[in-house]
Amino acid sequence: MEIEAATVPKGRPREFCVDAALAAALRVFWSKGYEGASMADLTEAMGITKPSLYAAFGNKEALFNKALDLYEREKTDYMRAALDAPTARGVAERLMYGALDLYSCPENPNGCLGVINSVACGAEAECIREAVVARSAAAKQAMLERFTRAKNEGDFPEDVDPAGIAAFLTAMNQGMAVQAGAGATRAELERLVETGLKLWPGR
Amino acid sequence: MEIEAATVPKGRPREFCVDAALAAALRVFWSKGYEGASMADLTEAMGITKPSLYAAFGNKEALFNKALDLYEREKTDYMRAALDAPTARGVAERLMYGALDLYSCPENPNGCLGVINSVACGAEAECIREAVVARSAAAKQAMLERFTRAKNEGDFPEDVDPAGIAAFLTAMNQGMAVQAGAGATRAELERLVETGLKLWPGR
DNA sequence: CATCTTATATACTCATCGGTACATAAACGG
DNA sequence: CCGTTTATGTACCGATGAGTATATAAGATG
Repeated sequence: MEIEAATVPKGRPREFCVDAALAAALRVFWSKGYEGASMADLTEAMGITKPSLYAAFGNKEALFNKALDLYEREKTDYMRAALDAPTARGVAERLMYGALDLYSCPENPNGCLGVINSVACGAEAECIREAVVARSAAAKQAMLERFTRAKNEGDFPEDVDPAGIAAFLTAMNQGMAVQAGAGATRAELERLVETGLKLWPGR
Repeated sequence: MEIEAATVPKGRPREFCVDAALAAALRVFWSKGYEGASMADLTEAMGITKPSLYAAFGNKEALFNKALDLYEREKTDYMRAALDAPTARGVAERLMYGALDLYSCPENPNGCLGVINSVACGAEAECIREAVVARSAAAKQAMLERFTRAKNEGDFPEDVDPAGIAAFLTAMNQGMAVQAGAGATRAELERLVETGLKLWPGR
């Protein structure tokens, strides 16, 4: 009974780091979208050959889904954390400034992986689109629950619609992503965020 | 000297209506995006063969640009008209409800042709993306000028930033387009619009 | 050293991409 | 009826798409 976990692998060891390769693939998908990213783009950025890619990740679709997991885990975690803010305004601030940081970080490709791949696409990428749309729907749902609670806690004026507010914040996020993808500067996005927060109800 | 214009064309007359074919092409680009729309998709929807398409429209890129012209002329004219509203709030109302109608009309594909094609894409479509981004920048610029005037006319509170407001309305439009593309219903988009207008400064 | 297992690299598959050559058909002026 | 001109349909082009067959290399185990 070996208490040592990670049983030593048999066969020839792989010569690349799976995590680093996946991170490189994420950057490609993030820059070009699922359909715009060719296997040649991916293998070049990942520094491996096609058979290695297929052996390690399955196929293009599976690779994308793993990259999407990584994106959510490392890049959009601010969203989950934002919902823990004590007030609705605090939630909005964290969401908007979190998006601002994500979309204007010079290390990252411009725009949002989710938005890029939730807009229209060819037939073969429909299932990708559906997967991405499902995740963003889940995020919106979590926001809706948080703002419904906020309203019950008297965090909003009486005439505010929590579903409308959730859709509003989602739209702000999507708008920032599109504008960032179109080349907006950080300063421009900051003015957008500040305007959005100035319009925020209450406080 | 013929006063009759439209000199009668020589050669075999074409058997399809150019305008109808272009409208069909627009629907395909609007549904699938430039890259997602294949020549096979286009010719099938247009009801013509590839040589006819190339003879009449040049190539895929030229066809897209003509479709984009048609889109602006027939579908986004509400934007130009919205800027003529007497008050800033009136402009915002016309812009948001115009977008609502466009994105939730059951006759139309879901989403916005501009947004679809301004997000990331493969290398061969870069010039398409640039063309689309340029047009949306022009639309944003026109909004900026209108809201700068509105501020000078005392149409806004003192602390409102016209550039931020223009970016805000652009983001609302883009957010509506993305959510419509992801399958949002008209009722959902209506709540978004109503929330946006409730947050609008003043009046 | 031989064997088993897994990873690598080259070279390939077939389908589809955007775009076109070519022969034919339909209109016109002569 | 003829030549000219333009449109149509079929059949094709080279390039590239995703995905794979095969042979070899690198480790562990015996």
